[in-house]
Amino acid sequence: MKLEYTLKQKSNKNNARLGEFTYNGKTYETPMFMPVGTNATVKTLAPEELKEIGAGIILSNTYHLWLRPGEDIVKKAGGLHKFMNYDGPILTDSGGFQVFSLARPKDITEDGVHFKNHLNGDSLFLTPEKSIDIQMKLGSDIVMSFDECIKWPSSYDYVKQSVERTLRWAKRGKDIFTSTDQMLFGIVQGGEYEDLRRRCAEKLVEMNFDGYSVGGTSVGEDKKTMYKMVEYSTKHLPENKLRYLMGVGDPIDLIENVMRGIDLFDCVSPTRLARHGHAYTKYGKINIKNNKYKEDFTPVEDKCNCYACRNYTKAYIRHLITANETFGARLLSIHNISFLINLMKEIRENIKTDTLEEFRDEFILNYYGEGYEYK
RNA sequence: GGAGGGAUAGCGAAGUGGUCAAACGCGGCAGACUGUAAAUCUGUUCCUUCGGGUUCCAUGGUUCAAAUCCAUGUCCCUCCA
Repeated sequence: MKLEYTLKQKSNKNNARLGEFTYNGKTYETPMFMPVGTNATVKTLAPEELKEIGAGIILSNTYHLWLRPGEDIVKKAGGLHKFMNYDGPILTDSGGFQVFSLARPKDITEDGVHFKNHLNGDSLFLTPEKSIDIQMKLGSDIVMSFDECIKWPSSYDYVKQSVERTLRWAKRGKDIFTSTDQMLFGIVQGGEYEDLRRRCAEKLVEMNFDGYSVGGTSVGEDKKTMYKMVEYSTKHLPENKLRYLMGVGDPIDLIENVMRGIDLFDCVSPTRLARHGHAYTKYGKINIKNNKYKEDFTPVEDKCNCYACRNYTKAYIRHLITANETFGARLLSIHNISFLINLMKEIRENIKTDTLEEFRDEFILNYYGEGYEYK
């Protein structure tokens, strides 16, 4: 069933929006954080755990599932939901980010992108049509257009021609998208250039997608630049459709970009940081491997109600991470995803009372301390 | 009792006259990570007031120069009796 977004409330002070959609009989509220499960699994976590944490949409990746196990196998399994036993909504990325992380400039042609298979070195060719076809077979609920995620910084001339190609790719994908129970999102590119963001957004809106993403962020730019990219994009997007900021998950970025009109976020940070021994807390990110936690028999966060914090101490989790035990990564993944999901909940509550700016200032003070500057 | 082999930084282990404060691995300490080629990568790990100081089992010796060569001692391992 195709999910339908309803805008419920708008801030009078900024561009924050409260919305909801129903899926499988369950109503989900936005703004929302979506955990990333590239290979049809949110690394180390079972679907039941994601559910307990309160996860809604989760992400998976076209490129990775195309290579392994292959979209036809997922289709035979009954689709991605059944294959991975997740009955919540699933969004698939198109492989556009792999254009950024795997391809070199000369690999990108008008027709599509040449990749070296990162598993065995095979030459591969991914096109907009192929990406959409794979995603239709995977059966995700939100399908992303195949775009070129460019590096930052890039010259105006390069971004300009790249935006035009991304628009042509979006059109080609949309033309072959025949699914009636999936949504298809267009992706706004354009680097930090206001007119290119506008051009890209307006052209996509003309094509009438089911929702829109802001792409080309979180590729090494400073925060002020990222926020500008978002502002330049969202102001040209329709209010009655979802806006998704791709790859962004720094806690402060979630707050700032909700204020700029974003509804959906995804990021590998909570799970990757967890595997590397870091935990989000209200008072900043901590490295659980640090010697000072050796005999710290308190939870990662005192007031956190997640499974990890209810049952385990920093000293124990430190021991697990240090001993390279997977349970440690799992506990921190649970905590970190919980942290971001709870943060989104607080954000939603503060949109309701239109106190998001105060909430942000207090969050920054706690998380970064005094004198924080956006970098 | 006899014959060999060995002792190097927290651990393992290279090095066998100068380019050695000593490769490399582990362990330790710290850092990075933003649509996941990431349970990965980077830095650091004798002391220091950053000038330098003190090291390669111990002591003595050879040499301009010793972890490296010689002597003696201590401890460990293997084999023979």
